[in-house]
Amino acid sequence: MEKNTLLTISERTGYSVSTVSRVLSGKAHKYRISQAAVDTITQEANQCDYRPNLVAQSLRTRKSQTIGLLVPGIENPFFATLSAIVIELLGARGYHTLVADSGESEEEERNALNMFQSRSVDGIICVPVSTSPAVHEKIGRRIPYVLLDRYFRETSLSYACTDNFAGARMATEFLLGKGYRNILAIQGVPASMPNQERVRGFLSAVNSAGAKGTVVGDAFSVGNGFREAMKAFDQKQSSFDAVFAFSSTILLGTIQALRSLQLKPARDVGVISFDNNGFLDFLDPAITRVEQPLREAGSQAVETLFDIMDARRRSLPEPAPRQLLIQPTLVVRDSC
Amino acid sequence: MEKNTLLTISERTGYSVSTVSRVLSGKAHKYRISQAAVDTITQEANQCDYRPNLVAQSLRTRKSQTIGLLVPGIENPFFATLSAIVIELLGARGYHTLVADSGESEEEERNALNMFQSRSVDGIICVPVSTSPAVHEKIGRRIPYVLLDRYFRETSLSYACTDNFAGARMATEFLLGKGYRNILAIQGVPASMPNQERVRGFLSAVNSAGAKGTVVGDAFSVGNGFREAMKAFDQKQSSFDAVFAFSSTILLGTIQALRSLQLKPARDVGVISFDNNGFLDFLDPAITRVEQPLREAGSQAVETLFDIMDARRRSLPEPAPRQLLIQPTLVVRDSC
DNA sequence: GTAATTAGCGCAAACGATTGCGCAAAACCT
DNA sequence: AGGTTTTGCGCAATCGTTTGCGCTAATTAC
Repeated sequence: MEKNTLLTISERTGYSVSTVSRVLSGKAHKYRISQAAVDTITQEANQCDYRPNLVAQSLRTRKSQTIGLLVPGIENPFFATLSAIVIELLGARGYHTLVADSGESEEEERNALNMFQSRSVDGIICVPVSTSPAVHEKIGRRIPYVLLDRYFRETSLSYACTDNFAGARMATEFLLGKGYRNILAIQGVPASMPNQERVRGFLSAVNSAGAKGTVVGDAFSVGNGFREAMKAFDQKQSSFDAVFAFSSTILLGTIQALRSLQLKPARDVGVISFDNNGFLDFLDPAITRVEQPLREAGSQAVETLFDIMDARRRSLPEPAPRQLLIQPTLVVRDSC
Repeated sequence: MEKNTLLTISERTGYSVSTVSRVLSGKAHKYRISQAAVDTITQEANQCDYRPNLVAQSLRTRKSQTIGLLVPGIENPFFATLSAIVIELLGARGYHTLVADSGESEEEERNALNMFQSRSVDGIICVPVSTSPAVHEKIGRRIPYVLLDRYFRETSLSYACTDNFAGARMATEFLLGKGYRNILAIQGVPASMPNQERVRGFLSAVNSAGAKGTVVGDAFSVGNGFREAMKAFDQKQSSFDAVFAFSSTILLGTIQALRSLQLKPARDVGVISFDNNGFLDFLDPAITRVEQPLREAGSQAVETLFDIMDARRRSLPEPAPRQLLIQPTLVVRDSC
């Protein structure tokens, strides 16, 4: 009743702790334990409802059946969704997820990563905030490590990210094809790789078409979208004929602003957005957008991570880093 | 370089392991360690970049700075959001979150709870799926435990949940006040307490008004909303004049169905929904809804949990269970 | 009848940190 | 100079598991 450890079971059955351990961790055959012993021990074990202390187990084996997931802001619906996907996929593989939030801060990021190490997580999936891969690569040498959503141009780490350059380019070209010539892009966190890529893609398309493109904003938030859209359209002489929102949160803010200015997407200004969110189809007009295959990215990240873990477990040579740029798709609706 | 443990630091500084431990865990003063020792040790510690092994620490202290969060389906945006909120709030208090998903299965729920115990989490926040509080109360005696979103009628556990009865009643009364007389309610998971309460609230309002109310459906999903709405409205002779969607996922399905049937909310059929989701304001027409104060619930749950943890830590008498039914608010828009 | 296997299991050392208890040396008092 | 207190620190047990190694007894081989 009181306590259930290998020790107590060992005392109650008369077998040694090691034998009990081997039986209860399914290594009975490997160590040639007699059937009698196996029976007595398993019986006692589930009679007293024994459950191994996973902490002790982790201490000893340096494994924890846990993956650390680090995101830069779980309150953001995008990362909330991404996290949910990863948690679900890891769960399906029998792993638990320890979630940490760096809040876009490099220091918090370091802390969280240290914490992961100290807890001996078996692997890490990280949406990095730092601009240099150094910290990540260092840890990646000790712990299987995969980047998700954001990556580094030069790195030996594996990653699974959307091809944001292609996505932004595609969206912009679509706008241009529709005849828009002066496009406002409202961006998110400027330092983040996906954002930079989107800017690159946007400008590349605009420039090679000889059109005009402007980039403003600084956060993946509704507020940022609202403010920037207000600033841009609050004047009669606004010359922008289209807006490219770099995330669905930004889009929402933008729409809010347009509404309060009595402007309507498509009719008065072309609108296109990044990010997938089922709701976009239910807006009026439904929003044309570049959808990121989030689930695909998550699933690739998880798979890659397990491949690395697997290779290390059997001390095979590390597989070559798998660096995936996943192609987003243009979903054409009625907003431009 | 190689290893950093109390032992290695102790060897390198010449002090004993216990002294090193006390210094590095900030108990230097309590144990009257000399300034000299403190200096030497701290210096060595951050020179070699020492980080305590949290697993060993947990094993010894039976604490882990971790809270277990158990939800019945993280892929559901509602729980994804709720989880994100909880993770964020716990993070703000310096705690980490271990997330598990019961997938609406009682067995998975038990497994996860066992796992939490074996990992010695410091507390548990749980959206229960079982219909009896027994399992939860049992664990609650050993580990600080708070229910979130779903609760049990008779229980000694604390909880923070939306007052779903009041919410549903309020929504229904609003519909009735608008003149709707034959209302279809599309429900979620029938066994779950919030759902049952919503059904109760719905029927109570309908009955006391002498109107007609029908409850269909069985999941908090888009698909369920779509199917049930199709079934109900796909026939010319449908007599329902309004729909009450029990969640925003259900709502989306419903809208999809209505659209494909060329029906428009407000004009052809009254529509009202449960759940808060900023997007609902951007639909056309904007959806009237009962908003649950999710953040409030999460924050109350976390606060209650920490109060319990605190009381136990200093072995005070357990605070009386704090059982909160948080009032939702009606947000009136244009869909009915 | 002796030697070589093999089956079955236990000893004890990890893993890294925490902490109650107690011992010496230094400091103070008379 | 002898006794008491305080200061500063170390010993060793403990948390619960895992695992390399080796011991004993039974079996088989020759």
